[in-house]
Amino acid sequence: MDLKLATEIGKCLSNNPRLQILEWLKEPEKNFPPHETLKHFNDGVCVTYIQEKAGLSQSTISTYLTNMEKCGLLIMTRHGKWSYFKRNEELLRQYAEFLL
Amino acid sequence: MDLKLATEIGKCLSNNPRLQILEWLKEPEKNFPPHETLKHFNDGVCVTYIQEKAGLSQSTISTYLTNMEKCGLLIMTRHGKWSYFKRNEELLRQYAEFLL
DNA sequence: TCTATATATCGAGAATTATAGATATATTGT
DNA sequence: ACAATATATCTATAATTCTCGATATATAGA
Repeated sequence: MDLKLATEIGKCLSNNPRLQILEWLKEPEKNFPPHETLKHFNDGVCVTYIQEKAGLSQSTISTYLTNMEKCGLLIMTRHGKWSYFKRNEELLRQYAEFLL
Repeated sequence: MDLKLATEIGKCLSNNPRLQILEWLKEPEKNFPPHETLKHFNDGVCVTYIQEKAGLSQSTISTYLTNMEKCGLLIMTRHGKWSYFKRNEELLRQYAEFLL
């Protein structure tokens, strides 16, 4: 973890909706409905559910999730036409360690 | 630690100079000269030394440090005409815990 | 292939942040 | 009280971020 990456992570964490999403994804099964097709939360939650819960536009949420994935905060898995996002706990631990 | 505070902390951590300052303050004695008047680093480092090392204007650094102090990331102690800033390790731990 | 659904990307205007210089305030020493 | 030094605050401009609607791409099913 270097300063540059840590700053990028900080940018993702500096905005209310993004931070809220990261919190929701701590417990997907408590915060989101079960997906009709996929029966588990192993790979997280699809964009539409996150978008609906956040109440922002589809493009905004898609951009947020993509950005968070680019700096490593989220891990994306594609299943058919859905993109699932889950937290990257390992990177979060590294970031927390960097701060302390 | 609630979402609102965590977002404010994230904002402080989302900018290179501020994050760098927080890193420098992990080891003040390695990153800053000893102060002429105060002989220890118990309360951190004065604004001028941080400003010189960061290479940004006095007003910018003063604003940054004040903002970081307001959200609790830094602790300020006034000694005569100098303001010393040090890390608030306790809040950093709480923030790290919030993220994980 | 055509249609519907899910997600991603593009382009733009509004809002916020970064940063500086000027000025104000606080403290110390003469 | 006055001068010097350290820090804080004010004001303004440039840069970045926020957020959206429009559009493009990808996938699945009829």
